[in-house]
Amino acid sequence: MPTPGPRDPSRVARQAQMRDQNLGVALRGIVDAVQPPSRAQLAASEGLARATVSGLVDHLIEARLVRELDPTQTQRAGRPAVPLAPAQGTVGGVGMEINVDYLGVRAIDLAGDVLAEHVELDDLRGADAGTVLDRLAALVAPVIDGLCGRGVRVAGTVLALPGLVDRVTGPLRVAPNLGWRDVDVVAALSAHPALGAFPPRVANEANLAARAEAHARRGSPSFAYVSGEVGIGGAIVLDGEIFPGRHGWSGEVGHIVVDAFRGPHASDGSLEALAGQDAMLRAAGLPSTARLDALLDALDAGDERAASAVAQAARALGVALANVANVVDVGEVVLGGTFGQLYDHVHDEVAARLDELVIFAPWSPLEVSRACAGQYPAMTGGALAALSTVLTDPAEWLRTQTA
Amino acid sequence: MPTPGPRDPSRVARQAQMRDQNLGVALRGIVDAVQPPSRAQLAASEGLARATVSGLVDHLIEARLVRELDPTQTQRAGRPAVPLAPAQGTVGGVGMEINVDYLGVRAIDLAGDVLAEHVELDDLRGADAGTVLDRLAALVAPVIDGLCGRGVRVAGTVLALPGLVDRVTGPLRVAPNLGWRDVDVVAALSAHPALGAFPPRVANEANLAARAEAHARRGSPSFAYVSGEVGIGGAIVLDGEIFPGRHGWSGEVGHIVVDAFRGPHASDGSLEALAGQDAMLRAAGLPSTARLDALLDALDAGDERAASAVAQAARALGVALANVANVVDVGEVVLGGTFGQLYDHVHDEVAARLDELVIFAPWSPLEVSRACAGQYPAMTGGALAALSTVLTDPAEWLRTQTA
DNA sequence: CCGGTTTAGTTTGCCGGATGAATTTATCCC
DNA sequence: GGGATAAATTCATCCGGCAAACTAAACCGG
Repeated sequence: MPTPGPRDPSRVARQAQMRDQNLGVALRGIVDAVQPPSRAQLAASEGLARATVSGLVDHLIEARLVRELDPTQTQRAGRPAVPLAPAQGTVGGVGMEINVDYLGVRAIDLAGDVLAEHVELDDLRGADAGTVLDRLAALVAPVIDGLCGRGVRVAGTVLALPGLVDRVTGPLRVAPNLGWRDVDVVAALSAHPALGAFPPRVANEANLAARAEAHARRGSPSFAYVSGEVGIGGAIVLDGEIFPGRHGWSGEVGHIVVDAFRGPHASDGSLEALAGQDAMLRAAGLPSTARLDALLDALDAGDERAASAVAQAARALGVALANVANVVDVGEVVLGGTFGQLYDHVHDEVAARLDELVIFAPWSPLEVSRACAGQYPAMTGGALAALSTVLTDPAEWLRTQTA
Repeated sequence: MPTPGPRDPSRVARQAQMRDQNLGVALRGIVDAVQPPSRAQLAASEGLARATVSGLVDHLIEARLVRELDPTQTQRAGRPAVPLAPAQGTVGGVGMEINVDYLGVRAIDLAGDVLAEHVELDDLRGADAGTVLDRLAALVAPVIDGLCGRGVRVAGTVLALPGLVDRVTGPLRVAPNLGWRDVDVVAALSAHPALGAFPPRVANEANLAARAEAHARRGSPSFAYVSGEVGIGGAIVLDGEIFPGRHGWSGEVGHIVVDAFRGPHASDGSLEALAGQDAMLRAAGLPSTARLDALLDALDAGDERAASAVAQAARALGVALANVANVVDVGEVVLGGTFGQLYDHVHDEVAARLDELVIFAPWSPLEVSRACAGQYPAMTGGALAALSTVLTDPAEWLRTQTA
């Protein structure tokens, strides 16, 4: 037998890696901090020597990833600390999204500030993939040019799509609600000049929205996220990290079957079939062309059919989320998208089903909350995902920049 | 605001840690290898310098975790390699299990050889927890004494229970099929003299069985494991590692609801209610006191009711596993316990439901296979879990030994 | 039998990077 | 203005991985 070759060189510890890793620790310590920490605080909180942190921080400042704030005039004795904060407008992550009703871009820097944003509302159901991607490119190109012109280094671009995306090889497998199937999104976008230099990573809309949600909540929360747009997507977040699965296909809560014996096809009992936007509108007796607003209006008006439609959907949602909790042991459920808007009408039923069905509920009650990541969270999540390449290994990223 | 204190000192890289980590890399490289590797092969496969590996291996040999085999007489030119293998009988992990029909112990060394084993068959449904734990202690004590007497260092003890166990604090929360609830298992066992020195870790039976299964398959597989005993347990394995969840409560596939509208309680549609051993026996028209063998006999005899009972159960099982696959993106399903015995009767239906319902099936077909970890896999998994403390950080474990 | 070749393992000097102690800097307080 | 106090930097040290040189143990061809 021949030598099997390097198997997993990432696990071994080299000394060069040590430096790189600690550079990342320091940067994340500064970016994730609630209040700008000083070098000394950073050293204490990370367990490194002050001298070490000083060296790392110098490196980060020189790379324009971190900046020093004005010394705080505290009332204590001793030399005042120099607070450290993420640099503003020096590195930008670009998040893009194509969804059923809109497409757009959002660029965010390390400080979390939005550097640029454009959204176009339009019904893209069944639209030609090539055409839509061209439109997106036309929207994104000036943003990227603007960033570069202002001296912002682009960390990367990430595109959110409402479908199944292979995180390893890139192509979109299927986006049912757009009517797309097996589209090589990366190649199509990379063909455009401004985007060619920053070939996009593509990811599922719900996973990226969940990332934005985790970021908005700070403190490495764990939760199951449900993103009801036209379809129902979802994601699992553990300790603040998206749980991607092997291919990035995890968290597909819309395809959870909660009523296996409903129709001839077991998929007739899936969450999306029972609680998708179309299903709810139909059950409420509203035309399929209606929007969610119509359903909300009907609910506010006290419409019985609307109430029962939402109640049925909430029951299915609660059961599906209980299944998720039983499988991955998450303690919190976050409702986003459609279900965020319907939050007040579904919360109690979802919470009741979780209490009833999740086996560990008596010892660790589940919490249900509403998404708080703002509008178009997947765009934010995409920008954050782009920035995460800088945050996870700043040294490596800096090497790619100079090269 | 005061200093927040050390937050996550595990992420930072110190130089001492580097050594410790590489010691673990080397040890795992030797233990997990298909064929005993030489120092040079190890260096090549892990990406370390030969000199470094030599030093690490010397350390491991001195600690009696690794041994040198006789040089292989290969037909090639050059100095013959010295193959390295895990030491035999120098360190033992002790796995224990209490289940509905039996209780037992199994001790395994780093080489994977069974050093000792005792199983007592008995119906423990509703048995008093204290009494059963005393019986287990009486079974385990001579095993541990025997190991110590033979110079085997006990790496730890792990108890498998068919219920919900808090992996952080230890106590058993609930074991429905034993009729136990909120039992402080660790305290009860630690009270015994021989076990006092090795306070057990407690874990879910299915999770440990899945660990044994992952070990038996080698090569870091990813799969969902189903352990049908009297209840239905399960576990998620990713890259050869058990996915524990926050509390160790993940993989509870038995509580997945696949038929939410079946009865007044949504839990009436859970997998365990539809495909548990009792449910299958009842549906097959067999007395509830019957064993699985009776069902298998009826199937072999061509009994229609038995066939339809198993078919119904298989459908529920397939749907539940499809739900798991959609949520955590695993590509393989392993049937153990009851479902391993029923494998031939359920395989096709389970595979069909997975193909139909798992959204990524068209691009990454799911495989269904039968467990191959042998009898009482949870005992093996417990022993392996105990040994894993040595494997993950041998340096740290050696420090605890000398201290 | 002997020197050349090949591969395994060890020795050695080197280097990067973390570390702790000492030093400098900058503030508050009396 | 002179301690007291805390932040940041400097410096000598140490640890551990690394590359290259070296030794060991086999095969081979004459």
